[in-house]
Amino acid sequence: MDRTARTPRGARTRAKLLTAAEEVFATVGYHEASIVKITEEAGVALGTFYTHFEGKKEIFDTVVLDLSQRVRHAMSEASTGVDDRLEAERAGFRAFFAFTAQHPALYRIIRQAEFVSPEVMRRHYDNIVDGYASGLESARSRGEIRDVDPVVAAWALMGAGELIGMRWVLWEDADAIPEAVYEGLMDVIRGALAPTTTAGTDPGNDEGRVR
Amino acid sequence: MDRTARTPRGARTRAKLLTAAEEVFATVGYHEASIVKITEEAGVALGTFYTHFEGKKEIFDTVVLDLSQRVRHAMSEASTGVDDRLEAERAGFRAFFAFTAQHPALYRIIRQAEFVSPEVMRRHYDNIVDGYASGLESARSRGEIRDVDPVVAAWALMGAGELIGMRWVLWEDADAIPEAVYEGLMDVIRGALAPTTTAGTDPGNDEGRVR
Amino acid sequence: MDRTARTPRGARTRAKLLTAAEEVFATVGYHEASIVKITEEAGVALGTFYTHFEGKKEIFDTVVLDLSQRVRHAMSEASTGVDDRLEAERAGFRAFFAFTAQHPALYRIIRQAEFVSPEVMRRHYDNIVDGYASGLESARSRGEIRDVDPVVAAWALMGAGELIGMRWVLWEDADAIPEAVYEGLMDVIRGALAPTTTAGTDPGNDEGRVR
Amino acid sequence: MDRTARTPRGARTRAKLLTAAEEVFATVGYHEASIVKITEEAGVALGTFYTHFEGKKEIFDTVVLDLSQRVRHAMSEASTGVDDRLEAERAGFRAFFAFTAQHPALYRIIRQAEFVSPEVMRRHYDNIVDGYASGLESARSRGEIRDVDPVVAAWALMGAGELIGMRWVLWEDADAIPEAVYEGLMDVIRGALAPTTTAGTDPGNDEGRVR
DNA sequence: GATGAATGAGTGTTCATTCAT
DNA sequence: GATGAATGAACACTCATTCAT
Repeated sequence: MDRTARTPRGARTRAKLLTAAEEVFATVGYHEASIVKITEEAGVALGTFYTHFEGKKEIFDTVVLDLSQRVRHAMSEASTGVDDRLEAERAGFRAFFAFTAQHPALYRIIRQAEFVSPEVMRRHYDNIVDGYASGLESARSRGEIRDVDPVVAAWALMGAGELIGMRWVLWEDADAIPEAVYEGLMDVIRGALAPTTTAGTDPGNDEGRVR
Repeated sequence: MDRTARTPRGARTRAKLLTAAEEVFATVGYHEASIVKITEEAGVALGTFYTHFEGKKEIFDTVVLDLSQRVRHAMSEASTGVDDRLEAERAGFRAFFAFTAQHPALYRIIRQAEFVSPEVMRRHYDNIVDGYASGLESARSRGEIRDVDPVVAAWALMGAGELIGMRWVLWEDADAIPEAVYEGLMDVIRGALAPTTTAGTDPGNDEGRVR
Repeated sequence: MDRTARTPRGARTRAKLLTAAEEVFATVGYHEASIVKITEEAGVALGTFYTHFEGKKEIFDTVVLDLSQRVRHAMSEASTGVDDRLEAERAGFRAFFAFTAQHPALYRIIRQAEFVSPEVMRRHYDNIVDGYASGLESARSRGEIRDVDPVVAAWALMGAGELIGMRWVLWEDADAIPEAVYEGLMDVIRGALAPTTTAGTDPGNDEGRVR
Repeated sequence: MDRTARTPRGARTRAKLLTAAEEVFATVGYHEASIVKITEEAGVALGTFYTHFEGKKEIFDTVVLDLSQRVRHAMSEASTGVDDRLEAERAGFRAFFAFTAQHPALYRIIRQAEFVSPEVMRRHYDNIVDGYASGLESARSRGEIRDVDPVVAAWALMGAGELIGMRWVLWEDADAIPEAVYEGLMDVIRGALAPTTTAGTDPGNDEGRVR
């Protein structure tokens, strides 16, 4: 069955369901989220759900992918046009934390997704890392950062951002990350990427690059 | 009711259940793990489970806390007696990845725990971070690393390790982390912590330290 | 969740469940009555039960209250318009025994309800006694019966009816109470309430009336 | 297996179990009473239960029959040697209410027993009624009470006592029945049995006697 | 498109009973 | 006699999904 909304009414209902699903998934997680809860939150009848989605997993995937695109967009938007790499880092992470504060769903959901929908989970991480890694790659080629492996660095720094966000945005249920923490993280990132450093050997070439 | 095993036979059964639970949780996650699956895996009757555990959540918490202590122990064991901070980092992370390869359960489980058992989830992260942060703190006071905020740095670097481990150990279902990735991560960490660096302002004091 | 049937089909199913539940409760009692038995008896699927009732206790309460209202109605119906008090007694008890023979459920259930649902148990007895006591009260004020405490008398005579019904309707699994027993009971009641009697002090006032 | 206690220790354990069972049955009813609860209350191990009783039903029957004998004894004790029939009634009922206040178990249990153990339930009622009815019979033959059917009257008046006890001893959780209620009931009973009365026809013979 | 009643497989948990020690 | 670990059938209840209206 084709479930694309064919009428404005249908499109509206579908949108209500997606919003409700994000809310419910964020609040109680995938497994505790029942279709009944989602339809009640959306204000539609139970059966209506299946006019728009194949099942629970499909709406989950849709919500995750949607959120994933939106973070990615928010982050690249924020760093676009920023020439200095470190400034771009700052802007990107700030956008990431802001998004986290506004959409705890993504966070909470993605950490559940391992067993629910590994494919979309990986797509999400790959999406973000790809953008980040290519940014690092070009910064490296321009000599703005030191010679790190861009893919490894991208995963590592994304991981750093993830736990910091979990700890100081989600756990604190905060509207925004505390400035001191943000600066602390920036300090670490700056150190990790800083163009000149006496630490570490200088590989100076691409040998052994990951992927 | 007191569920402490009072006989050797009881202790043996309890241990079988814990091993089985770790396995089942790691394979299918908390929600898909049924008590039936666990008892079948353990080779005991369904009812026996309730002789030893209050319920599903209790065995989950026990498994998580147990694994948590074991990683922590493995990591501190590995870095104990290593004088050089960077060497200690290398050893700690190596132990972490080795543990991850051997006990994917911890990883998979912990990322589910947000909605299942937030308390133990936090205890786990706090446990690990505490040890890590105090190591950084004393290294900093000895001038072995630069003046980063130890708590923020600990969370950030643990996050780095977590995603790297997820990406290259779990997703690849590997026995160990690829050397190149490991070195890539070490390179990032070295940069982040390196004692001399031209990057960053030098706070040189404790103002604004987190927590 | 609102479980009111919203369609004729729903109402029909709900009714089938109530009838089945009365039957099952009467046959095996509350604790041996399983939801499976009830739904099988009703010819619907297990899950359907929960579309209409919150749980086992709710359907129990509903059945009890329903039966309670029906006996009360049958009894007051029977004695309505009967001028003579003793005749009214006869009619009321006759209706009571007839109801008992037709709905053993009420009897059997109510005697279980102490631990299952004390509230509805009390509501049932209070319901019946209230009607009975006010009948006695007005008969007394008209001098048709002697000066007994109407509330105490109502409880006492209801108890008399209850055990007689239990002994000669339920235990004998009879369609109706044997005439001789019925007359024997009426004889006792007549004596207890008879307007002229040499027995007993004549309080002649309301002092010490119960409740 | 013969479960008669063969040693003083065994007899003591058995007694502890019986006391515990009465307590537990009275508090939570038959179905909610688990063997574990009973053995815990008795302070013995679970398995020990089965050295003394065949199963849950057996201990239930034992407790009921034991209590039944004890009420009967208390009641006949109280009225023994009382010459006047009405005085004997007063004494018997007083003893009954006192027993009820002290052993709510009997009441609560007996009303459950319909589905648990119909045989002992009937034995209990038969026991009590037999004694009562034969008392009435001989009083009648001596002309102390009027010519009621002794069996029917015994059941009826026992029912009266039962509900009065339920209402004013159990429901009020009282130590004793309120005097006014007791006198109210006595008043009803006196009327029902009083030797001279203008009410009722005088059967004057045994025709149609029940049983 | 929208509705909500119906379905039934599956879950966590309880508990009377057995039995090796 | 006493102990407590082990057993497994049974239960109340949930929920993704279907389908007649």
